[in-house]
Amino acid sequence: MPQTEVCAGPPESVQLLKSHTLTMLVQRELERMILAGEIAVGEKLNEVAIAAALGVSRGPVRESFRALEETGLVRIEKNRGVFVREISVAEADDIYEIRAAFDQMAGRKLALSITPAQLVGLRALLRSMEAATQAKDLERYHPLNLRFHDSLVAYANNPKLLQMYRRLVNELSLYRRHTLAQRDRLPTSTQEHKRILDAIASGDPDAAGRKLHDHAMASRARMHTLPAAAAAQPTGVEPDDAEDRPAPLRKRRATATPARGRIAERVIKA
Amino acid sequence: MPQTEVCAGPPESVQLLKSHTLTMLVQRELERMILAGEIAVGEKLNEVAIAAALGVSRGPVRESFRALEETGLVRIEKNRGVFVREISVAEADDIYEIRAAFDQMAGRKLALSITPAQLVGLRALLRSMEAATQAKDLERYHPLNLRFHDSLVAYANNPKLLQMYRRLVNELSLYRRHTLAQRDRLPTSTQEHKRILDAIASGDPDAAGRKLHDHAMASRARMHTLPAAAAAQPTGVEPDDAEDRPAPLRKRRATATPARGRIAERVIKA
DNA sequence: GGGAAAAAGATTGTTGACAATACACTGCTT
DNA sequence: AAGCAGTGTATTGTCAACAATCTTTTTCCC
Repeated sequence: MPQTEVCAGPPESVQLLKSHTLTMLVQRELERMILAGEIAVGEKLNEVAIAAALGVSRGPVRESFRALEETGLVRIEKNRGVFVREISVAEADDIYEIRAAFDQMAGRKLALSITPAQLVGLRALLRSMEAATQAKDLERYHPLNLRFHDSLVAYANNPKLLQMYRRLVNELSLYRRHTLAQRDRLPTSTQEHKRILDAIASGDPDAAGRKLHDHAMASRARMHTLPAAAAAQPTGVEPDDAEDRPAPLRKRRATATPARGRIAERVIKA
Repeated sequence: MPQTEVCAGPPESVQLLKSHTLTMLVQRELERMILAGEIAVGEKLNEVAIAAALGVSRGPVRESFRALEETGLVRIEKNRGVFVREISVAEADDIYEIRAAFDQMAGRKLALSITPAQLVGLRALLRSMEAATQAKDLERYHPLNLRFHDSLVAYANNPKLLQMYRRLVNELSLYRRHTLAQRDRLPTSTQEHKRILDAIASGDPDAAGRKLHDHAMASRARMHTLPAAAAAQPTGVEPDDAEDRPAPLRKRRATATPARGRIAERVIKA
């Protein structure tokens, strides 16, 4: 006999399962964990450990792995496992270059189509960023910066562009250096943002596109002029071999199976 | 006891399995079938039928579905199945616009970096296209056109760009109208190609980028100026409802399970 | 004591079975 | 005859077990 308990069971969890399949839930959760840094770059993702932690079987986990590989967040090696993808300097360069083209395109379109309401929202965002800049608060600045650029692309009225842009940003966030790169260049970056908005508001596609393109390429350049100390050890791995074996493959059995049902609960809720 | 046959079994098939997992093989084969039109746009992909046809179990098939969805070739509906994705006019427009940005970027880079050998290859390709144009042979022209543009992007020295570009082209090939669109515009298109190569050869990034961008946008415009007859019935579906139910869901049991092991063989070989 | 071979253990690849959902069909009611 | 409820079938979602591969440890030999 099914569901004869007094406490009525989990009603909204069932609702969640009705609309989203387990694979999607797992995929979303893994993406969140990777982007939040809860799983380190280069780290191996153990199927059974993840399945146990999320309270599902290996099937959905494997399926989500396949999806995550196509989005560029993990890398799969046959018979060896899947690893959080590491972005090389060259790849980061390539991505920045594509981002510049996307930004330029978005800027051109926005200059011709932006609404007053959108402009108001962007200017408010810009003021928050200026405040964070004066406070030298990089932790506050960074998410605002992401939102600013994401909004620009979102307003460009090209869903496919937005999807591809977000994937690029996700991949770029695997390149840990690029956040640090902005450390002492916040004033410059913020000023560029202001001029970008002005160009868009003036309705000049060429100017808006050029300013956004140059801003992206300037960010790329800033990434390169990092202090050598920070560039030498991006994630704290040993500076010996690398390049072939992605991570030292240290075993951490204890951390791999933490608190069975609890995390599964969180996955469902999320 | 395993493999005790006289005929020595399949030696190179085993070799294939050593380097590629079943999921990758299935994914590659499904992608080929979709792009080749062997599976119609909007058609439903039956898990057990495909698994049987390819001689594998449902697991690898499901995993490949997840990968194919991220590449944009199929669409997954929970508890209903996966369908070959249909590209709307609006989406095709969006994709063409992004392609224009990619082409522009590739053109700019190429103008500064192209080698004589690359230029020779492209000019040879162009001559083949001119021949096909004079013969009014669209079937011959189309793959050459694809190769021409793919080569341009490939030579731009940005692997990530090439990957994203190829995905866009794949998605666009799901939009059946765009091939027909070129029917009587081959001379125009070919002339544009010639001028593109000239601009690249002259080493002028702005001109090369602009010409490639405009060429892509012109292709987009050509797609819109189709004779209404062709535009009305893109894939031959009934012109009634659509939009919600993707396909009439006619059952075709016989065609779904053709020649068990034969196709599986082809998958392994491929 | 160091290194190579072999065994043990752990992890991934694959499969088949079970459960849940959606679709198609039959028969009933109006 | 049209619409609807109920039933049956087909298909997808999920899981657990088996097989193959890789990694680690142990053991043996020099």
